[in-house]
Amino acid sequence: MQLLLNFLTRNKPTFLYGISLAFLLFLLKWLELRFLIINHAFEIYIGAIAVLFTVLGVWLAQKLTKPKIETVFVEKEIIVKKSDDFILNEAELSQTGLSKRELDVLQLMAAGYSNQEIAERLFVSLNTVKTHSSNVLEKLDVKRRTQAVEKAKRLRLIP
Amino acid sequence: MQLLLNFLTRNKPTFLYGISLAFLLFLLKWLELRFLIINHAFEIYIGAIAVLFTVLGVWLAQKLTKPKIETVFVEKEIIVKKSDDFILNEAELSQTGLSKRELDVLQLMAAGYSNQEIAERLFVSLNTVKTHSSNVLEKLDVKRRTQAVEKAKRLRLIP
DNA sequence: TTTTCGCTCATTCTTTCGGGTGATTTACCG
DNA sequence: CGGTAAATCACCCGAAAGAATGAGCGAAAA
Repeated sequence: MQLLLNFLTRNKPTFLYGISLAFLLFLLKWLELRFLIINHAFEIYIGAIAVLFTVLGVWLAQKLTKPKIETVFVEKEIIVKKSDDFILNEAELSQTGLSKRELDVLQLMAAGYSNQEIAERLFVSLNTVKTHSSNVLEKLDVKRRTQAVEKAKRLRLIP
Repeated sequence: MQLLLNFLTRNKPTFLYGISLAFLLFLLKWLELRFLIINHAFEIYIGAIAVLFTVLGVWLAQKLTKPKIETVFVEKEIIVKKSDDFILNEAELSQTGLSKRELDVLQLMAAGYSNQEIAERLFVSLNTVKTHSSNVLEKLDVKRRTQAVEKAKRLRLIP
């Protein structure tokens, strides 16, 4: 700031001359414009009207038309951790057609019990358990009990 | 097009009469308008300009305004499978003393494969797989493969 | 009432599993 | 170099699993 002032005071005459010249040029241009306005008053008036109403039109459009809304749907992925609490998939269960007893056997199979142990826990004979387990394998469309357990867990039939 | 021409030629007199009438009415209206225009020529001109540029403004606004983009986030549940966030429990793994090959067999056991199928997948003999599986059962201290799978999953040795 | 379905049990037969034991090869470690 | 552990394969045997079939019983549905 101080530097600028110094600069101005040291070049005073030059600046005065420059400013005078600029003022004169501005005056000339203004006079010229006045002529233009006087000679073309009508056109300028019309132009002003045009501009004014164009602006009005734009304003009206903005005010009256419904805002253009473009809706963009973005899928937001919510990661849900597979919780430990088990909710039975009843849809899949009915899909398989497993009976209550067969589900019992399946659960014990998943717990790693042998057919004999399952029989003891369910108070039925070994043969009965074998029948049930065969039905389970067939209904789940698998060949081995390990596969049955794997599939049952995948289908949320058992925890 | 041909049809329209036929229609016109067949109803020629009616059309001529109609057109004449329309023309006369138009003429009358125009004369009336002329008076109006002569008396208020300037105002009408200005009005026309105003209307024209208002319309132009509206059109411009419609054309130039960017559509407002509304983003809607649709929440999508993703159930993360247990297997996805599986981290091998190295501590438990070394605890059991399972060898790499035994772990391979254990994984295929968990997938529900029979010893024979595992042998085919690992390009070894059935006897080898039986040896490995026996070792797995012993090292996991279980009696059946279903139990081995259950325990391995519990110890986070496999997904 | 007849039919259907789930549960029960049995028998027979085949396949798979699991335990036990032993042998060979390879690789690594002290 | 010898010791050790892993990996491979083999054979035997008993247990378990699974497939196929038949059948009795009771409750619920048609």
